[in-house]
Amino acid sequence: MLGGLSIRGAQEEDPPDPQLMRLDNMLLAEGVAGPEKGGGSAAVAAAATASGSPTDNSIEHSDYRAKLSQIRQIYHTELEKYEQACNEFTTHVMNLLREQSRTRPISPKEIERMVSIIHRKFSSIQMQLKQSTCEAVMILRSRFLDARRKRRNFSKQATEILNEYFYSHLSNPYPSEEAKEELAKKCSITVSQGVGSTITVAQVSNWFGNKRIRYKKNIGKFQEEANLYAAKTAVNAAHAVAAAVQNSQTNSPTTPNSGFQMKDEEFQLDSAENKNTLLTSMFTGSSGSFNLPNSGDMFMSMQNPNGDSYQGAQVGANVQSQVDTLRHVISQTAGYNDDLGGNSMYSPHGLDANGGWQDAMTPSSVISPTEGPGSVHSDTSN
DNA sequence: CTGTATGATTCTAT
DNA sequence: ATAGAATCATACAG
Repeated sequence: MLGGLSIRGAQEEDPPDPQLMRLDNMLLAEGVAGPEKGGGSAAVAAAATASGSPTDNSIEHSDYRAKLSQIRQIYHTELEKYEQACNEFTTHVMNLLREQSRTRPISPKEIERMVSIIHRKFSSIQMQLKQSTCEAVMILRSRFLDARRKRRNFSKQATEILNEYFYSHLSNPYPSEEAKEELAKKCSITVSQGVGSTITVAQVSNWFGNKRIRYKKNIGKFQEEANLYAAKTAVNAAHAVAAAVQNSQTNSPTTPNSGFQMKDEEFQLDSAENKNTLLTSMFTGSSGSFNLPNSGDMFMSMQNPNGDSYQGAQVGANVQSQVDTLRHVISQTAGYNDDLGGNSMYSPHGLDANGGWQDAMTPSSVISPTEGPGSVHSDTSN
């Protein structure tokens, strides 16, 4: 109050100063403040990791990066300048005081006070700098990255991975937190900047949320896709189960070896239409009248004749859906059972009439519209 | 430019 | 808190 020399006029922030802390934190988070290339560009590096496909979206990212580093450079330059100026000024004043000390006695206290005034002044300038830097970053961010709903499509590869998971877990398309992380990692859907992985998982969640609801809303629209990915999964499953099938082919009416001739490349699904139709026709058969000797065991253990109370059992659902798709492929490649109409195809698992997903699916998760839930079932036998 | 696809956000119900 | 539903805003194909 009596503080005399009015030099402080502008701000009175002697204490820690929360605002400054906030600015500092933000600048750090944005990679403006931190170490030059190490920590600061970690987020950027993560973003750049999305590389994968050449047609990626890194163009705008690099643009953003360029501007951000520009900001950073300016910020650092200015900061340094201020610091230097501060030091110079301080020494100047000190010299002056020292000179004066010849003529009048100057207490160390007074010196200290002087120095602290100077420092305060400069730090207020610094704060201004930080503030405007923050503003600049915010603007840049909102322009490039956030922009609220500045949407970027995921890479084809990423959607493929997500779809694969979705359709192979169609009976329970709710990936766990870990599964999401894994998927996120696999997809490299890192469009984030600041905090990295959280957003990525959130994106996976978004994707599944959207997918579930859109799938449910218009299943017909997704049939092709479902078939496609079912086939893919089947092929994968085939690799895994092939040995078992081979070993115990004694029971099987089909000859597995010839059945699995299809190669992975055949299912690259680059939106080739003829492939689509091919696959579609593959699935027009019913799913009855065959059994998978070995996998049948896994099956039985989790199959519940009542068709309900089969909650959770994620692993079970997973295996089952794989086996389901596998069976489709096998049955078709064997060339039987084509007496059905062309549009039954691979029908949705576990989706009841109301659209419930939870545990509404029947154990034999293939419900052909033309057949109804009840009619399949030689496959449970064994 | 128009229509559809799609990622993100917001609101609601549970 | 979480999923679903509605909605928004952009991407992209025609």
